[in-house]
Amino acid sequence: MKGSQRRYRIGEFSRRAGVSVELLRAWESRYGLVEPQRTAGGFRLYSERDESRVRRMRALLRQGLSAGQAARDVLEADGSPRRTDIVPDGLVATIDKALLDFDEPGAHDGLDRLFSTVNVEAALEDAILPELRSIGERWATGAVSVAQEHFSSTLIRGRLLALARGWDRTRGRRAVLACLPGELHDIGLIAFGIVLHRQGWRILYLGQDTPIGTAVATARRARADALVLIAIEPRHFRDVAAGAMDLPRSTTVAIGGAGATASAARRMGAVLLGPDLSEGAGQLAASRATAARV
Amino acid sequence: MKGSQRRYRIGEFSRRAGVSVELLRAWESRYGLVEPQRTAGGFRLYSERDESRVRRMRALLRQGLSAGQAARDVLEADGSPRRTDIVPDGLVATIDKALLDFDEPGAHDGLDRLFSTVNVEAALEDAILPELRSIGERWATGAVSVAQEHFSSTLIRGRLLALARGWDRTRGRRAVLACLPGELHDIGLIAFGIVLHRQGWRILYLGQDTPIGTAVATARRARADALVLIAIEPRHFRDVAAGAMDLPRSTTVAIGGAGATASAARRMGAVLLGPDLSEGAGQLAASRATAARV
DNA sequence: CGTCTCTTGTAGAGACTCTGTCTAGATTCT
DNA sequence: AGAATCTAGACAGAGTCTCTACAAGAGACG
Repeated sequence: MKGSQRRYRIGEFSRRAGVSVELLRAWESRYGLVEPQRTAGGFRLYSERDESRVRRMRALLRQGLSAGQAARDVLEADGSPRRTDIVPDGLVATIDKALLDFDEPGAHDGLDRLFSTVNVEAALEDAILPELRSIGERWATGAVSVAQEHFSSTLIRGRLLALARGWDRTRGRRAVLACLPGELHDIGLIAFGIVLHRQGWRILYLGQDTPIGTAVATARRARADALVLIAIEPRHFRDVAAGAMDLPRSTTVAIGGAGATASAARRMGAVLLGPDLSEGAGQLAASRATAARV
Repeated sequence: MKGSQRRYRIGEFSRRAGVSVELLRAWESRYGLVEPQRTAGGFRLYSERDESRVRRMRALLRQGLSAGQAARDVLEADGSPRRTDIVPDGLVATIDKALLDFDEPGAHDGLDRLFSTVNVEAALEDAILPELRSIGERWATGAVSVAQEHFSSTLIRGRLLALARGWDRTRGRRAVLACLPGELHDIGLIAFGIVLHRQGWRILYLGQDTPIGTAVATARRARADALVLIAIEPRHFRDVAAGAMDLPRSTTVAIGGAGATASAARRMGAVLLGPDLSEGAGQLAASRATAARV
């Protein structure tokens, strides 16, 4: 590869690159434009790649781009995927405000920003679902009106369904998702479906208020590899007759939501899903290995 | 794959497009001509598509069109060319089959075809709503299972919500839409909102199961020009106290759905909407003139 | 023709964002 | 020891935001 990997400290590098020392540090801390190594004592050591980035940055600035945009372009061109799983500070608050203000364009802008900076899993788990949960809690205490809650749920449901589009295109194992009753869990279930799909599953989504019988029948008919049932009321699982889960061995049943308990899972021969989406998806994936051995 | 999406802030973009900063904002808020993304702080970021739209806008203005007309033309051209209002033969049947087969990709393909050949109003009125109505009827007779009905509703709701996106971007009068109870009417109401928006209204959508009180409060707070309420059970309108519609004169109330009756409308001082979407939108538009004269 | 309403480009106030620069006090390197 | 560098935070000016207002023109209508 490269022969002499000369490294410069910030002063010398600043002179070569034609950018002030302070600005180099600002570009690094604000945009992550450069990634200098450090000496044991913490001094920055810049490489040629850093120099190239700074050069391109300057060129873009000359073309009239803002610093933030220019940095983003440079990083993108470098193929360093700037998707993180860290939700930017304040973004959730911005979205929250827009939702409570019935500000549809604002909410969409916020969500656009979210999805363009953060990978889907993190956006769902660390921003959208917590936000919805928070709205739900404030609704319970009266701090948020029914109208605000409805507006928010509908808007977000729309976004998630858009994201979900194509989740049953052919590849991988198939999961049937159904939600016995409930409101928020409908959105949680869509989110789960999205994450599951991104791990290679095909999703057949039945949605809210699906009787368990028709869900089972659909799973059988679709020859699903998994059937995921969500409920907030334990009653829904408690009432399931022992023989009701009339499914082939190869179909894993998973239950989740506030109504799902360990004992219900045991009785139904089901996997009990935790609240975490990715983890739940992992549990499902693992379950086949287990089931096959049983 | 998209090439590097270069985004400019409003100043630089204004210089490039040859349109003043103020005018760019006015065209955006009045006609929705451009749809810039936003930075975390709220700054506009314009894309190449926006630039193309502004360029075409300017060309049309030079030809002597009014700004509103020019913007409409540009947006329409961007939507998709040469739409008819005749739904192709057999297309609804194709979609129906896909839905009942739980064939998500197939259904989406069918809907794509529908929306790319037929204008939105016709697609909704002559294909999607009749199809949903038909599914509902067959569900009542047992020919269609709950699962099939749920699957279909969710899929179509997702499509409509995607279509609805941005329907509250600033321009025109504002309508608050709420649906007292019911299932299919939720989708019908979204469809109505879409048609209304295409006639220049801004939509604030509250969705299913909204208590009438919170809907009224929201309309008041949003200073809505119209409040549209849908219910399938007459009871919901019958229970409305005479003084409950605590709204300014300038707000038109309209009621629709199977539960809306002429007598309820009279008592509530509301407009009674017919089942036809475009017609209903027309009724709302006309109502203001009437209300103003009273 | 006069009056009225709507359209449309422009302007300004007051608040906030972005970004290059600076400072203060501590630490590192040669 | 002394120059260079570190982090954290502050700062200022240009740019941008929203909201409201306004005036000239276009059209509608009696």
